[in-house]
Amino acid sequence: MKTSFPPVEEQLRILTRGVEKIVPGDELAKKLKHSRDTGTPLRVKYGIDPTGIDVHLGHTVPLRKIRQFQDLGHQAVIIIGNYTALVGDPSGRDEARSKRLTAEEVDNNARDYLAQVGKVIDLSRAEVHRNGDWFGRMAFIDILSLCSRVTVAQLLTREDFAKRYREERAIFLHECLYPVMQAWDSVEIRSDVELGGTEQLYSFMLARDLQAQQGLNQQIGMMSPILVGLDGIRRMGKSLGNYIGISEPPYEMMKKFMQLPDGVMKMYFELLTEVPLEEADQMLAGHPKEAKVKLARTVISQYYSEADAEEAASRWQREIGGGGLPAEIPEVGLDRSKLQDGSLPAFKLLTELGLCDSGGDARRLIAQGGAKLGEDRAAVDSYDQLIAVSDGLIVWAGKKKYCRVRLG
RNA sequence: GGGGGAAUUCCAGAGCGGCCAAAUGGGCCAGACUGUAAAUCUGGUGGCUUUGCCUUCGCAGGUUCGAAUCCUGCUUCCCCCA
Repeated sequence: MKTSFPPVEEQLRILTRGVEKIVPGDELAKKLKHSRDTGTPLRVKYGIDPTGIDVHLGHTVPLRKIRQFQDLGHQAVIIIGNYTALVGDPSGRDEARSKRLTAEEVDNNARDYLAQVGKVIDLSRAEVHRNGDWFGRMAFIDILSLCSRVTVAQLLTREDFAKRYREERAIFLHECLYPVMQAWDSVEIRSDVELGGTEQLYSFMLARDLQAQQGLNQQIGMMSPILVGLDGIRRMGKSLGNYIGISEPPYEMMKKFMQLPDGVMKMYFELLTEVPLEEADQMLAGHPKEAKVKLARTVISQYYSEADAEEAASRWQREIGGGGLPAEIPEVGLDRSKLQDGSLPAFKLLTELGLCDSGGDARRLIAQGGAKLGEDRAAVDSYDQLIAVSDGLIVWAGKKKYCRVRLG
């Protein structure tokens, strides 16, 4: 039974949004046309290494693209890189990965990953492969023959390796295998299109070479721009701590979204939402804060309900935008025996409650006017000011750290 | 196997005998301001019973009135040659 696809023009319009580069540039249209003419879905590959457990918005950029392919009737093929994960992707790295995961960790991570990935793509309509299925069966001679197709000079055309080489930094042999393995995945699953970030260019091209050598159709590469993280500069990444995870609660996502520098909103709209770009431009020309709230709500409602997103937004406006009391104030127990005549010097109170790391830390905070008490946030004047501690007293250490005292 | 270089406070990276709790940048924290916890500006960023004291500069010893700085050994890492 043949599948019917939307017109090529329409598919192109949807698929090229937020794509930085397609190589070779003209082949996507050809492939789409051929697929439509013959009623054959394109095999769209996306590989992910199960090295961590938090899928964040940066990962969703290509994942969303896959979903678009799926919705147009094409075949998603997900590669769980349980073997490539044992190497670690050297792409864009200045250093080799320090730790290598054990096989068991990789396995657990893979399960976790799929659960999260399923929030973006439709797993019931996707093929899922683990590249250990074929790499695990390879004999050493197969590996040698695979390696004999790639030269060191080719490897050094990669900017990340070249840079490390120039700077006399370590490049480990097994890292060199990474792009080769990734390319071989494409041969195994006979991919028509591979998705990834721009740093994947080398591997995508290598896959074309290997596919050609095997007498297969060559894949094209569609590269998404790298989504910048919350700092607005570096790529979103777990190790950089500048990410928004798709499993985070709505309010946590909201808080992080609102910390985004204004300048990156356009990119977020383009890569993470379906909002028409003209509409996004209009919003960005208006009030930046409103645009940011809209952006946050749009993305959050992809993972939660509209109502959840709205609630997160209004809670943010109330507690942070408006300076109201937080909805949840953590309670911290304090033993009455620590008090003297029901009081405690301010710096002592802050450290006892765990709001400050040390006495010096508390002194600094107080000197800078960050320590406040009660619902009306009365400032503490000096570090040794005696505070009459009552049960239920709210203590503030800056805007973000606070707690309610529970005398015990 | 041989040779060379490096290890500093959260990170990067100065310092090379006293003026070093240690420059500078990043991060982080606080304050001001604001459209938000954006941007910008200012201050802070080892501990303490805080105008002083104590513990820090890979580890262990040593030289010196005095060491992050000099010497010895050890550990780890990197590079080069073969």
